[in-house]
Amino acid sequence: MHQLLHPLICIVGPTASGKTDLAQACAESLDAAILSADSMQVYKGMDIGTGKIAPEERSVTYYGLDLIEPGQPYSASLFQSYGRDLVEQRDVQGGRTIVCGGTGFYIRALIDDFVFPKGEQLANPIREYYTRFVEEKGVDALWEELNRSDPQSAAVISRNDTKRIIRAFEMLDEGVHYADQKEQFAHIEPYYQTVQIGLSVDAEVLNERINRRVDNMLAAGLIDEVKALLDAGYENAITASQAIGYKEFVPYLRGECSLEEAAEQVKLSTRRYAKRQRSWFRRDMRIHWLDATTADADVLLRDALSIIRGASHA
RNA sequence: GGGAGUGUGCCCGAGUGGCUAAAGGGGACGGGCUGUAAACCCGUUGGCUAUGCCUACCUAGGUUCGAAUCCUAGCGCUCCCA
Repeated sequence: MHQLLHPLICIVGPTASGKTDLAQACAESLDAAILSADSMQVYKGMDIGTGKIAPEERSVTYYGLDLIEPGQPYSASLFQSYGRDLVEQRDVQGGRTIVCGGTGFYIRALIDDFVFPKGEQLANPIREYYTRFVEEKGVDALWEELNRSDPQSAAVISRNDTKRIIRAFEMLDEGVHYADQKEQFAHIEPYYQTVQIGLSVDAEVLNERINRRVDNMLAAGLIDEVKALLDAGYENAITASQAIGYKEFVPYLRGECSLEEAAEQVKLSTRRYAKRQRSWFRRDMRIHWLDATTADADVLLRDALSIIRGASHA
């Protein structure tokens, strides 16, 4: 556990729950900076579709945005080291940081004692090899292969979970067994003292907000943004090409579906994403939930600040 | 007006006499997640007084030991000819 002057503030929740507004309001009151914890907002040129706050709307300093080009892969491990450096550096100078984002995995990697194995991460040849292996022989064969090399790990990974099976091979190459890791990390200690505030929104209302948000993105020129990314070779991007709000428009731009169909697909993906976020954050008992279904900004800010104050005195 | 086809669970769709509460897909809901995480994976999805019972494959009859599956009529939809 690393000691900080103040507990680290985190504002979490599903997309379209209003995290950004609340975080900025809190940051203003506390004279803090914001660290975005968002796996897609780290990419330059992916602004509208990721819901990145526009530069002219930023009233405090933001970190974690526009860190890299869309062609580069990114990961929880990279975010962890970036975020920890930032948080600790600011803390030493007496500055507070508010972590705000919807990528639960990144947040946990930052605030809890996640230990990632060392080793070459970018342009991993093992990953490429096994990705090709799956394309040629299928997941079943891949799992069988793992079952021969590392039966304990194969036993705890679903036979269809391509990504994790490949990860197990990578770890094996680094001398680590996926299964051992899994057991070892069953109980993880916090790395920082934190105050986590979660925004919850009634599902139906959230869906409406998501639909509106997607329509607004289109009106704001999302299609042009997607085109620009495609021109830059975005489709080959490992991480960025998975972004919701972008990948769904590729068929449209190829003339394979209508704009309406693509937009509908984005809304659907976003809805499901929000659900996964809900289920991720729900099980973290440290989170103080605020209902953002109807509450107005002032009320949310007041409640959030009182939670933060309470945690600081504890 | 004549002819052909079709009607299945929230939606699409398979099934053409018993092994069917009904394949598969989608959606919805729930769960998982330690280096791609906006990714990836798993589960549930008619009701109940629950090792059984009830209600179900457009509606009403009929054939049969037994029907989503066969027959008759009606209704809806689709296509073709007038």
